[in-house]
Amino acid sequence: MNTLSPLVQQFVLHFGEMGSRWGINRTVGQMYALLYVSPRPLTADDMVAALGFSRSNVSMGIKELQAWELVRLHHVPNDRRDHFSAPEDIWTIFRTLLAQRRKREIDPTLHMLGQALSQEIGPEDAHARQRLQAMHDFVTTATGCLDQMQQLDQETAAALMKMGQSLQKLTRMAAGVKQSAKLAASIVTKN
Amino acid sequence: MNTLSPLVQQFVLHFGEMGSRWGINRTVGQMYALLYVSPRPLTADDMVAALGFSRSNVSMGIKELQAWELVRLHHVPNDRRDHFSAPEDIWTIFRTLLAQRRKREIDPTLHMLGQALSQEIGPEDAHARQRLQAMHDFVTTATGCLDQMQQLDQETAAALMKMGQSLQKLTRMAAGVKQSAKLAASIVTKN
DNA sequence: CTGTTGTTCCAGTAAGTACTGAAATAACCG
DNA sequence: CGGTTATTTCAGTACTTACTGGAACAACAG
Repeated sequence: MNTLSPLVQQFVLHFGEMGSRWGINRTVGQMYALLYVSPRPLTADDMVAALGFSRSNVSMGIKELQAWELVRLHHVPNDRRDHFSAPEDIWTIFRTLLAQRRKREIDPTLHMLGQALSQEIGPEDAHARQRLQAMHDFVTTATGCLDQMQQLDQETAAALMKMGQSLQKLTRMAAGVKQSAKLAASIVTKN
Repeated sequence: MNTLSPLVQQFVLHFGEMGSRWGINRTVGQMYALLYVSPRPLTADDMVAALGFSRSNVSMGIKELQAWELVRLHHVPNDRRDHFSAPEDIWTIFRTLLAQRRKREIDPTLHMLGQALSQEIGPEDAHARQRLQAMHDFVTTATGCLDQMQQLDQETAAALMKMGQSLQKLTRMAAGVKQSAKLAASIVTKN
């Protein structure tokens, strides 16, 4: 930890804390932060040297990051060690995180809801059922939206999000498009 | 726990598990799930009876839910006890969750990034700085988008998300709108 | 096959969180 | 006031999760 510049150290520590608010544990968060700012791929030993964790802890952490598909593996000629890096662009990272969290949190929930809703129930559950249905609908819609977003490339996503900053306009616009289209069509026809 | 119907029980248990994957602890998750499906506001004792936690645990949980602004407080005439409920519509709940998580996770991160970027740094940090800048930009953009979403009412949001399911079209559309507008204008002018 | 280097697994321990029950506090009523 | 009911606090304990060091394993070179 002592060989890191203050800038990097600050960043790494912060992400350790943040990580632990997500499911990610502190050391894994720090490891990823380090990979993220590093100009070149790092070995497990590099991380041990930089962060001061035990070798096995780093090893576990790497394994976890691999399970999340958040790291790339590189092989350097004449070096038997594995070198790891974080993807260059954040959009990729973000997308991966979304996909993983979806798989681990949303999908099981949707499954449970669907399964619960398909059961025979008594009249005392009428209200509960309605609430589950509402949640099921909401999650389905929201997830569908996320899925689409997943598939966008970086530029499109960036553009969309910037547009998102004036969503009100966008919705009005979208709502108006059908009419506009009709109008345009009628004008063109008249022409 | 024994007085709950199987449907509700299943739901409540699941959300306990899910809650614990977020920062929320299991019992608080269960309490909220119970409130969510309940047809009427519940007292702390109702929850104790339904879930079998200790009275003080429920009390703590309620306090936490209040801190997250996730529950409404009701007073029933001739009853000194506090009655709690979850908001009717999920969009409100979702929006609250987003706002809270933003406040607790995004804002501190942005602050840290901004602060780090404003420091004098040596040449060894050039790459790290660039990475922090990229993250700062990304988070800023994404957050701006979220903020706008926060302000939408339920219907608009639902409509948007349904549209989101064909986002590709939407982006093409949006990209084309300026041109369409020009085209339309020119046509109208010609008319 | 043997020594060397790198990686993974695992048992034990440390640290952190969640939960309980009892005691203190607050709110209200007659 | 004193009695009754509702709520909160807190110290102690039970659980869960994170972390370490050492031992086992794998890959390779000589």
